[in-house]
Amino acid sequence: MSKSMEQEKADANVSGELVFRLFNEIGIIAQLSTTRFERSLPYGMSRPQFSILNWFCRVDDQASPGRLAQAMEVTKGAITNSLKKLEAKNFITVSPDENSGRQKVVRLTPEGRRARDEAILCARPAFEQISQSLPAEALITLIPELEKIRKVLDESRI
Amino acid sequence: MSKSMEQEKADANVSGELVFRLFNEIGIIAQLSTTRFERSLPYGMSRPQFSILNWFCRVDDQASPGRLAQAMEVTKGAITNSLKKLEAKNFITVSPDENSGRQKVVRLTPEGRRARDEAILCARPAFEQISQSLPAEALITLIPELEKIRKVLDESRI
DNA sequence: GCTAAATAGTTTAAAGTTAAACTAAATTAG
DNA sequence: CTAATTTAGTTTAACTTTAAACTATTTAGC
Repeated sequence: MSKSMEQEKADANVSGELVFRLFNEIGIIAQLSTTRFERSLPYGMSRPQFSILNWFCRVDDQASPGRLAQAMEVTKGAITNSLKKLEAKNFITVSPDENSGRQKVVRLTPEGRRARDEAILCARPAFEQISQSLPAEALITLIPELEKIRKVLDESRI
Repeated sequence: MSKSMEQEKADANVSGELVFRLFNEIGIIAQLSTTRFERSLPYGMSRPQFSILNWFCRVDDQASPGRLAQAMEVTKGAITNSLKKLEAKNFITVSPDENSGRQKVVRLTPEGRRARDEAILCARPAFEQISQSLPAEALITLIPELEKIRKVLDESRI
C-alpha cells in the first residue's frame, strides 16, 4: 500500500476543493451566458421556454408535463406556467393522453421547431466573440468532459 | 490563400454550433449543481447570499452595493434585498461611505467568513460523488479552460 | 369489486427577481 | 455659484418559482 490513509484523505480534500472551484466557475459562466442568451431570444421567449422547445428537438418529440418538469428540474407548477405561455404562442400543443385520463401529452408544433432554430440563430452573435476567442479544438475537448459531468449529476439526482 | 471565404464561414458555423452546445451543457450542469448546492447550505443561506460572501473571500474585502450588483450580474434591487438578509444574520456590515454620502460600504464580518467556509464544507458531500467519478487530473485541465471562458464573458459585458 | 394509497396536473401563498419610478447626493456646465 | 445631469441606493408592481394544498384519476390490497 503506497498511499497512507492520511494521504488519501488529503487527496479527497484537494479533489473536493477542485470540484468546488469547478462548479463555481460553471455557475458564474452559466449566469453570465444565460443573461446574455435570454436577452437575445426572439418572440418574448424566456430561457425556460426555450429550454422546453430545445428539449423536444434534442430528446424526444413528445412528453408529459411531469416528464418535462423532471428533465428541466423545476416544479410541476413552473411547467404548468411555461406550457401555458408556449401554447399561447402556438409553439406546442397540449392534448389529453389517450391511455391515461390524468396525463397530458405535450408536442412541439412546426412553428415551435422553427422558433427554436431561430432562437439559436438570434443567440449566435452574442456568442460569436467567444468562438473567436477560443479555438474550436479547445471546445472540442471541453464539451465531452462537461457531458460526462452532466451525466454523473443527472444519474445521481436526489 | 488556402481557405476560401466559404470555408471560413463554414468554420464559423461549426464553431458557433460548438459554442452553443458548450453553453447548453454548462447551463444544465449549473442548474443541476446549483439546486443540489443550495439544498446543502447552512443558516438558511440562499445561493445569491452565498455568492456574495464568497465574492468577498475571493475578490475584495469591501465593496459598494452597486459593485456587488455588477459582479453578481443582478439588479441593484436584488442586492438591496440580499444585503438586508446577510446583515440580519451578521454576516456582513453595511456602513456609510466616508468619501461619498450616497454610497455605502459593505464588508464581510468574521462570522460571515466562517459561514462561507462552513457552507463549502456542508456542500462537499453533495459533490463527493463527482470527485470520485472524475479523476482530479480531468478537473485540473478543465478549470483553467473554464476560467478563460469566464474571463472572456466577463470582459465583454454588454 | 371496493376502499386506500399513489400519481398527474393545477392552484395558491410566500419569496425572490426585474425594470422602472423615486429620493438623495455628487458632478458638470454655464 | 446655481441649475441640470448623472449616479447610488431604495421602493414598487409585475412576474416567476417553489412548496404545499387540492382535484381527479389510476393502481394496489383486501
